[in-house]
Amino acid sequence: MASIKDVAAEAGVSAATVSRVLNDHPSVSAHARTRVQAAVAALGYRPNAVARSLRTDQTHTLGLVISDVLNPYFTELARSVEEEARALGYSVIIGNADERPDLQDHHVRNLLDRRIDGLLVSPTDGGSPLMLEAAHAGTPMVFVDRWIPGVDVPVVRADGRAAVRDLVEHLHGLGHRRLAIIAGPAATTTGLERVEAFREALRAYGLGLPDAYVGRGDFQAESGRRVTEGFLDLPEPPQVVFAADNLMALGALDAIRARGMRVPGDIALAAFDDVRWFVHTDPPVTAIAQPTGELGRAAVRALTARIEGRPGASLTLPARLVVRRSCGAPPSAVPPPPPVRRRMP
Amino acid sequence: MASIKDVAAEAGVSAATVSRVLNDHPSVSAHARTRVQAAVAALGYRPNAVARSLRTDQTHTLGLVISDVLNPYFTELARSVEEEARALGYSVIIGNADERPDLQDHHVRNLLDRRIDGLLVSPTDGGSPLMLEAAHAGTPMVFVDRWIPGVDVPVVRADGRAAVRDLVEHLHGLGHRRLAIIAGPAATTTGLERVEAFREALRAYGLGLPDAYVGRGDFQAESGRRVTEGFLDLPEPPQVVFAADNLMALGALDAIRARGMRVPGDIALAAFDDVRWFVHTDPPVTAIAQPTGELGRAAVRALTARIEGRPGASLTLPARLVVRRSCGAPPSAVPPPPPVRRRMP
DNA sequence: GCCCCTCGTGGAATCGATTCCAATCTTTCT
DNA sequence: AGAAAGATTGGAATCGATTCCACGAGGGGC
Repeated sequence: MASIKDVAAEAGVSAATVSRVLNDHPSVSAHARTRVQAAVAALGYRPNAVARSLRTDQTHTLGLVISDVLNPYFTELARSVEEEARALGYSVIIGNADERPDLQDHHVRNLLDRRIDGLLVSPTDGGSPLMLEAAHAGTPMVFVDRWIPGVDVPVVRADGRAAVRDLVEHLHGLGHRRLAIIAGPAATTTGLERVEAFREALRAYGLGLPDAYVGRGDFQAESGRRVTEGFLDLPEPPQVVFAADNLMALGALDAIRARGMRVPGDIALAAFDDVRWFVHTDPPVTAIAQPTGELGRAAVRALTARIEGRPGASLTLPARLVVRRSCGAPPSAVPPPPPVRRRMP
Repeated sequence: MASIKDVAAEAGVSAATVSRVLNDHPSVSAHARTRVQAAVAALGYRPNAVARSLRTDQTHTLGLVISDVLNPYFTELARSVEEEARALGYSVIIGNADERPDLQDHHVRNLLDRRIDGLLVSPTDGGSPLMLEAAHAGTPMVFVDRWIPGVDVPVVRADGRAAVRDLVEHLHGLGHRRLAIIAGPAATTTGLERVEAFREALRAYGLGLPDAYVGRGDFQAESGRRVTEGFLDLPEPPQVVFAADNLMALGALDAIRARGMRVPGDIALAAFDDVRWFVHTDPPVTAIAQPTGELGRAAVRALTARIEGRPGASLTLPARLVVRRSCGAPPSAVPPPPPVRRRMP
């Protein structure tokens, strides 16, 4: 493959001049410029990004470590991240942690070794020494969706609190009183927050959240199934299962169907994270939708700001409730309760 | 960030010796080795992959250019590719072409500029000059799923021919006679092959495939909706719609539902590509499942073989039919036709 | 006791770019 | 005309690794 020296020889100039033409430095004569351009075209020359990165100490690359590529929420996030990054002149390398801290570390290490300019992470756990060290060492970093408390890194995420309140209002209005949640791992912020938001919203309606109604999942479908089976085995099973992510909702659907029960007739189901497939499931699933694309774009903007020396700020965007049929139609016998809170626009 | 010189200074040896320890070259004394290891640990030194790549002309990185990250088929593929690559000591950089040839070119160029060791492509179109040139120039390359005829590059893909025959047998057995297909772009091999396999299978049952029953989609949901609306507007609409990928099937489902029609009561639906969500849609969708994970792994093995100078061979794996409820239950009035072919195991 | 061979080691070249600095050639102003 | 300023240009250093080559020390054989 042709190098800058070959181009220089072909154009009859020095490598320095070729480099200047390539980076359109002003101080090059028109004559030299055209000769270099001709040589570049003739040789099909492309600058070696590896060499360039070594010299300039910039890779124009962002690392994105997500918790699970098979989760449509994260692939949508990844897509918007890549899109915005491309628009800003950066490439993205995606690392899939599969919800495994060891894999997450593998990718963080790998990305750091490649000297990426900045790191976008949705941490799988409370933060490995490696990640904390990277943050501390000044690697430009931004958390998306999930974050690690106590680390001084901007966070771009959605706040589902209001939407969860809307959901509980909706469920309460439908007459449901025994509500259960399939939570995420305690090591993740989203795993904790969603339970807390749910518990708080229930309290506003005078409802409690007994321990038996809090299942611990891992954001994967299989755990949703397992937890739901536990719920159904209870002497008094819940009337509603709220899954803290879309995959666990899928698992819950499996478990419910396996018992020959119907949604929402026998039990209602709601999920955090709205994915396009929820429109087509049987029944369509009521879900809390995050502004995923906007989160990805904002995260990239915050990260590139940091990289380029500008201050990259945290951002929290509201999620919103999308009502479908999985929680049932309002029973006509029971009059709807007075509205306690307005639904978000 | 500490460099090899810092380690050398700390250990009181030369950079050459440090390098030898790092690459566990045999000719290093035990004493020097332990001193270097101590220095590495003390400084938290990590070799700079950029510098290493420049020198060795190897990046230990594979490029994967897929047609659409939002398509679960491709994300599953990407996942298995990354898994196998990791097991073999390679990293993967994913480029999402979004079914757009210009974006595909952008990613191919970018990956080539980064001097990736090899390229895995599922081409969006018939092949840009850039890609043909790369293949011709000897860049180790393997096509997955889709390929470009006439280019001397190994192809790892699934053969759906037998499964499509099984599907048609299934549909014919259910009494359906007017079968339509939503095809993919004519520029892709899978876009063409699936139609041909379908047409051939129909012929075996004495059925034709009129032009009006062949819609041209682009593997995205929206096109599936559009094409299906066209089908439903026909004076004699088809009894079955077979979508050549899972997203177009989703679009078809939208279009059908928008008219207030039921699947399979009013019209049957089948899809190429099985995705986990098809189990949960209303109704569950009959689909042709590819051995996606195995395809990804085999493609990586073929590519790394090429990279390492071994011969990487093409591979074609069979797809298989997964019957669910979207095509209807066998009408008891009509006796089932004699079996023409056995279903695959 | 001397020679040769092996082992361990460091110096220096190298990969392909960028960029500082000095040198040359113009041009302009007094 | 001479000097100063400005425009172009190339040589050489540099980024952080790897690896060839040469050198010195030590061990074994005769």
